[in-house]
Amino acid sequence: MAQWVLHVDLDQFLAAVEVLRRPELAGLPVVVGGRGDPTERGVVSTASYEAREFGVRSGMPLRVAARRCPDAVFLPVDKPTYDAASADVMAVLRAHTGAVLEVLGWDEAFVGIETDDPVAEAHAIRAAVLEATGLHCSIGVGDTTVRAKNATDRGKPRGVFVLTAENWLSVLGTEPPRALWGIGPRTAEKLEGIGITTVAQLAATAPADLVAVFGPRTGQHVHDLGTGGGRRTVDPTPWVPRAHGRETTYQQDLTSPEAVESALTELAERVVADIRAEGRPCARVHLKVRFAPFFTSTRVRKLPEPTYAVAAIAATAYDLFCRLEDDRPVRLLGVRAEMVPPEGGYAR
DNA sequence: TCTGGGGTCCTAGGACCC
DNA sequence: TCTGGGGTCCTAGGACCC
Repeated sequence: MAQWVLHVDLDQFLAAVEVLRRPELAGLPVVVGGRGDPTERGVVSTASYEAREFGVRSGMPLRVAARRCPDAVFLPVDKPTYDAASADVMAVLRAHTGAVLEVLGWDEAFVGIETDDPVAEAHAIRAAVLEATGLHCSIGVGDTTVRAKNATDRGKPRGVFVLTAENWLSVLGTEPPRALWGIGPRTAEKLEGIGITTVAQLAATAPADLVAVFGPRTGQHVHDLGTGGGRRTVDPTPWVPRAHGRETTYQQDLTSPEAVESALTELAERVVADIRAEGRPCARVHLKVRFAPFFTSTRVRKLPEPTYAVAAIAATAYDLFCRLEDDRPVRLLGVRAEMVPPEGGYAR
């Protein structure tokens, strides 16, 4: 029997969970995001398929979503409820005979399984998840994790799709590299710069040529993404968080360094509390400050002790903001303080 | 239209050491 | 007097994902 990777991905997860507890919403455009108020700053976390027909997409500002689909039902993000629904789904997957489970997020996981009929297994898993939770999912089947992951979208919604070494290029060869999971806009741009505009071209490129452009690890990684190669097994090691961060979008811009300093102090204190709760030492602290209209400024410091970090973060943010203010008038929209626990790494 | 709130992993370049 | 090669550690930041 052969070893297969199944990528299980819940369909419109957040919206589907909301419809489950409010069945009268079935068939309506539902948008989950922010505090559920489309006049506020915030973005769409998940839109139901009905809302997507109006052009509503994940990551879109709620105000834009409301303009595109004024009749949509807007709901706030309810994390505890989605945590519970996610745990229910993962329990079903874990209980599937012969399955090795690698949880990737709230609404997706790899399932490793030895079988001669992976498609039948996929359909059985879909049925089991639906029966136990009322939630629909789609499943990508592959001989590697990369192929399974890329297959899922082609099975959506409520379907199964298979990608193997055999059909990888016939299915994806003429697509742009950007269509692949793991290739973002920057990588796509760099690839175009060396004349690679299709998946087939990427797959035919020697790893050494990609290493020259992207560095040793990323070069190999991009090559694997192009060929669909890489890992063939699923890793069931329980997830250990590497970092904790806090980010907030302020409904009003913060326009003084004092306001920035106090906002960051508050966020840093929450991060410190999380790190302490982990019971592991803190190795370093990141500070990320998000400004509009451009994106991120980062300062990284090695800090010996979390309480000291709070003060250092605030002071650094103050300096940073003062300096930026000199150069160009910017508006602060959000801040993020992050701590990365330590050297030596973790299990994976 | 104007940008969530989490995360993961990688790299360039400088300092420093043998 | 001038220059080597190999290595590690650190800071700052980039890219991508859900």
